[in-house]
Amino acid sequence: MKNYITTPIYYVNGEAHIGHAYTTFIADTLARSARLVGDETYLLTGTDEHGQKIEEAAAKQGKPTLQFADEISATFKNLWDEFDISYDQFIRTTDEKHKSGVQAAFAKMVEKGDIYKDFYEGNYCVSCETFFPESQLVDGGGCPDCGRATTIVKEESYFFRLSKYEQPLLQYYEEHTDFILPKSRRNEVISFVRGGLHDLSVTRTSFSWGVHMPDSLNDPKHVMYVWLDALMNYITALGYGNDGKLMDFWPASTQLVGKDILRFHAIYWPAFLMSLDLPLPKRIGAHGWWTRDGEKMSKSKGNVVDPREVAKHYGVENFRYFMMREVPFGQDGDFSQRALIDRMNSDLSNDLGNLLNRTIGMSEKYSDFCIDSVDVLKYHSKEINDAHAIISTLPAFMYDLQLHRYLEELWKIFSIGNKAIEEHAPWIKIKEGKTDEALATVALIANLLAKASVMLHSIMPKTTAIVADALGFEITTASYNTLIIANNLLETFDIKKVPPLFPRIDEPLMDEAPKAMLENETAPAVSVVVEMIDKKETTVGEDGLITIDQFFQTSLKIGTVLAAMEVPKSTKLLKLHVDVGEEYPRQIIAGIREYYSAASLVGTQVCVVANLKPAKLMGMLSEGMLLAAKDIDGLCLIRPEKSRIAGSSIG
RNA sequence: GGCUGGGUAGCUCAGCUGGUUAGAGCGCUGGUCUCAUAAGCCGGAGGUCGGGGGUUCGAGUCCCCCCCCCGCCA
Repeated sequence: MKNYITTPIYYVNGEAHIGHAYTTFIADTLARSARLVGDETYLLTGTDEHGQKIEEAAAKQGKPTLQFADEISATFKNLWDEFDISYDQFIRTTDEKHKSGVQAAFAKMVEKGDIYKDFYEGNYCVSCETFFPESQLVDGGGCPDCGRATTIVKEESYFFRLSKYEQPLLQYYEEHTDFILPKSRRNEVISFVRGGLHDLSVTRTSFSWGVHMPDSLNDPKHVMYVWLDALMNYITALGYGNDGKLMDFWPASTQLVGKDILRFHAIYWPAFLMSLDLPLPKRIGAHGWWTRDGEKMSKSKGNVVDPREVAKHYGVENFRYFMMREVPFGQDGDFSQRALIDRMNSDLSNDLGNLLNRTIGMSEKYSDFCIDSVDVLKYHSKEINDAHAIISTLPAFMYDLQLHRYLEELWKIFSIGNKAIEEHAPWIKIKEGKTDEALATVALIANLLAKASVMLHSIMPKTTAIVADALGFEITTASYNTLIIANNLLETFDIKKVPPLFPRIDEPLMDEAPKAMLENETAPAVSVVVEMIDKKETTVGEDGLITIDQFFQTSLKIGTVLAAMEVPKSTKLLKLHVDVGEEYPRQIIAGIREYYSAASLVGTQVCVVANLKPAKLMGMLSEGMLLAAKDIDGLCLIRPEKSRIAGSSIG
């Protein structure tokens, strides 16, 4: 079976952000999964480089347009290389073969009678040299960019007979109910088409940075308008209009897009394909957006998540796992360090990583690292069967792009493993002399880990390769066939002692996004941090403002540190006794050891949140919290400028 | 304004064609094992299923009205 998976080609007007990474991760996952089961697979990504905006952006930087495009395009390609994306081709719309392919497609559409020349009439801003749709105009006809009055201008243009395809498209949607995913988007597309399709202006004469008309039309002032040019990449990449060498990969199995460009992919693109007498892709998947800490990301807010940054601090595959696991396909997701860390600790460290560690530990103690599956089915056929029952449900989730469900189900295998260890307690069996049984349980876990790793491979390729290596095998189509399809067990092997794959993370590793402040106010260089206590939801209004009463709900007091000691087994915590003017000093556990020695604190004054609900940190009661500020250079305590009586209130 | 989809535990959500005491994960909490990354396992608390009316022996699930949120369109 052939598999052709595409990402959109990314527009080179800015660097890659988390949304680009998300699409590309999904596509890469689908491709790796298809390859693993043995399908011939082709993964395409690339950059969209034409159009007036690029021309202008390059001019602004005083660069030749192509050089500008080269540079931005390279940042995408480099990022995918850093992220180990297994693309087979990185196409650029500035590639010669793409341009000639688009021209061939255009000629074909002309031949079909789907292209005609007319006038594009619209609201034109002379100073911006741009047409704007009625809906974007401001104040009864003003240009949305410069505010000047627009005029109705006619420009010669070629049109594509989109209206001709209204019925064929509707019929196609009707007959192929999973052509557009998720379903809610499908309804939107259908209702849009039902509303009637206008023919599409597909050329411009107002700029020249684009694909020109085929020579046969002898109309050099026209340039292909971006969507026609851009969409064609999916077939020009396969050699359409040229050697056609890879065209047997067409139709695409899955084409991924962001929800904002669904219309182009679910309406225009299929219509173009119909015009070219080519089959339509099997499915178009429209995914949602990512927000950060619940807020929309934007350059002006300065809260854009840089995928490189996340990968650098948390690891590409952990990041990738998070994105795939966190959000149902099609829905918007929220990125926060808290959510990422919770996922990593809970799913990766506790469930998966720790299970591997337990296996290594037991086999070291009980069998000198040797793991033999010989008695697994004798004692644990139930667990193996349960695992396979789970595995058999997985492909459907992958097919429907329900990666989060895929992972949710897959994780149940680790749960089976953890429960089995508890239930069969090998350490007891060993003491009772039931060595076979104990070792069978250890081998069971190894097998569960092996099978789960294979199924997890498309999402975490490198990590699972390490697990597989520790378990004495390699993840390939061959091992997929034996461990998953044939339901076989591992050959006898010596397990490798590997360091914990997913060390637990206690605190955010990156700087947090600047909090939304009053408009136009720049973000402060330092932010007050709340030591070791999660920020809870508050009743702050949407404008981010609180009343003075709300402020005084927090009791802030001056405290004098009477005693301080290091908390054993902790690198971060200090245990303090702080006098806040009460009968007894408070015990406060503060995460400041990396910045303050215990001795240096005794006798100094600090600011204490005095009515904080007591919390237990490492088993010790903490009856308050210290105010401190943190920036790149580290953390410092907030202290009174002059000494005050212990217990003095702040406010 | 029109059309979708949705409002279920602190959070994120699952609950198909109406049927025993409404579920999961995370979080919180009590207990417990020791192979393990303060991880694991067992147990618990927590929901008038947006509001109101109706159909029914029986409704989170069907019907009507209202409120609110997301999306698409205008």
